[in-house]
Amino acid sequence: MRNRSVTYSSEATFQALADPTRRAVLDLLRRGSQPAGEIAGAFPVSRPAISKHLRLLRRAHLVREHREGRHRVYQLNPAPLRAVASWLDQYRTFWKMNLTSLKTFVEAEYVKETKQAAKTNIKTVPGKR
Amino acid sequence: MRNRSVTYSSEATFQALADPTRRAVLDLLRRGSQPAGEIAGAFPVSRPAISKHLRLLRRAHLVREHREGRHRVYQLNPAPLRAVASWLDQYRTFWKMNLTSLKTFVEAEYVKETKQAAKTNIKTVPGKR
DNA sequence: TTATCGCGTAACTGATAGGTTACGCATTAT
DNA sequence: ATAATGCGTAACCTATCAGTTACGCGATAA
Repeated sequence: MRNRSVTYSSEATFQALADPTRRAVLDLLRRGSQPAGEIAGAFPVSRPAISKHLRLLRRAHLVREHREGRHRVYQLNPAPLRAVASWLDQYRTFWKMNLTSLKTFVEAEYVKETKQAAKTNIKTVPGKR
Repeated sequence: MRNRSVTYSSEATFQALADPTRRAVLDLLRRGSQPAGEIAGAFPVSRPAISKHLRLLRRAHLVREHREGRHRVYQLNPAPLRAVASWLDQYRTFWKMNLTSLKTFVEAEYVKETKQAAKTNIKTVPGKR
């Protein structure tokens, strides 16, 4: 058998990851596959909204869908994330390098950051609906 | 001196990375700091457009700006990417795991992928847009 | 001082994306 | 057969963003 590697569109992947709800869906699916309804139930947005997110994730091939009776079960497909990881790797050396020059920046700026970082944290299993 | 860790808003980071032009700007800055004009010159869009991209990157703290005479030099700040990397790390085990179950998917789907993957590749120093 | 350069901002346009409600289509349950 | 469930799609509204041109301001050059 040939060793073919699948080339995913990084563009679609980044695009899909840009939305916090979609990242949360992925985080949710790391725990195991789930039907669309249960996924939607985990978020404070409507079911159609989640449906659209799922379609986007499907097109980015970050999830796969298969039917079980009248359920549509969604499964994580982490393969496209490899491309993102390898893009990031190009920067890995940089953030090891710049620690000293970063320091001055940090002293001045970190305060503003921590303030708004709290509310933008991804919740893996969100509460209300 | 204390060893404080800066918490960046992953939300802003992902958001900034969602645009291919902005990723290309970062890729450009890996080669070294540059004034805004030169960055703009590397892209087929107007200078104000790049200026707005730079502002977004600035707000995501992915770049820093300092003035040199009448130039505004932009410098890469890769620190926020660490958060993205650590998010990705949670998926690293998954894409090592799923290789076999991925196989069936690949056989069926890879054709469509390769077709559109060609035109969506990120160019480090992009040409037209 | 005056002209020019570098660059950001304002104001506007068009496209896109996330959200909603309403609806329709299968599939299971009664 | 009929009702109910699960879920996607259509149609719509709104906010945001990428792009443009016009303008203004500070810094250098003449």
